[in-house]
Amino acid sequence: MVKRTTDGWHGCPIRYSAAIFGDNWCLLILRDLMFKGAKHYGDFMDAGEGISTNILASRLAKLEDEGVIQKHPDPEHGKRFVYSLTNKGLGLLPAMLEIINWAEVWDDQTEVPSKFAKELRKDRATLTRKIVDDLRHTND
Amino acid sequence: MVKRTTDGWHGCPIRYSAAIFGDNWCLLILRDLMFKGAKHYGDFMDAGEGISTNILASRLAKLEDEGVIQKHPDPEHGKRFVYSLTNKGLGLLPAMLEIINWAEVWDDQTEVPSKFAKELRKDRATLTRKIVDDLRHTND
DNA sequence: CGATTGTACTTGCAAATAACAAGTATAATC
DNA sequence: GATTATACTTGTTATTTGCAAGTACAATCG
Repeated sequence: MVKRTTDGWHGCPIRYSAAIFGDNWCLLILRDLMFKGAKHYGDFMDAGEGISTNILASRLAKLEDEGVIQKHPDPEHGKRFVYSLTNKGLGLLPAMLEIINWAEVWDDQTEVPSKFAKELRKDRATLTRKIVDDLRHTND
Repeated sequence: MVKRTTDGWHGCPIRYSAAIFGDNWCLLILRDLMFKGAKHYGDFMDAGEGISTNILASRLAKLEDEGVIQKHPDPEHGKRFVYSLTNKGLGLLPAMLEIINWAEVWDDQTEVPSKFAKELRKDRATLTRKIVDDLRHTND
């Protein structure tokens, strides 16, 4: 029998995590970074979820403050920034994949491309590594 | 190279999930159910996070509506209800464990009991099964 | 070169939501 | 019969969000 208390968890991991991304918009921003190739401010605005610009700006700033994402000037365009996941942010990929898997199992409205879903069920570790590699390269 | 778009995801799994538990309080309620043995309304109130009673009531109702938790009259006490995770709710345990693991790795304030953290790193599948079994039994 | 467009925001205001405090209903206990 | 326990609801105030507009600066167009 597993001890199922967090009495000793003075710094509770869920409280910490919830404060960072326990928020509708932050989760969608992370999704866009991980799976939609979003890089610029406008990519998040155009993701089709209807986020307003002030909320987007505040969430990006918060995620940057927390060290989950980073922002660099775009060498290709003066006034533009490239947003990307830090290693800490990349560390959230396994959790996101579990969430995707859960929705795929329990929500019949959810449509995950079948190849992705299959890989998710069959070999999660390899899929995770492939996505991380991919993100690291496009970030360079 | 993995296809990293959710263009075809008409029913996006992250959007679905974020709408259900992409919320500070819902995550803490799920934590209390999974790891703190919370069963009654008062248990959530007394979890020490300072949730107010109207918010708790609305979140419990929402999670019940979404089929993540269920509520049954307590046979031991007339006016009391026992809250518990449904199978759908139990399905979120792997995601929660990933989140806990992430916080343990990246937040130095986070304190997970070392035995738990070790099991989490070493044999996640077994740990998950043990917790689910445990929860299922205490729910009966 | 001046005007327009693209990009990443900020500001102001109305509307929605959350926090706080108090009250209610019913069952059990003293 | 009065008090306590439990799970809420209701009302009010404070905070956050959503929406619309505006700003600042770089690049591009004519």
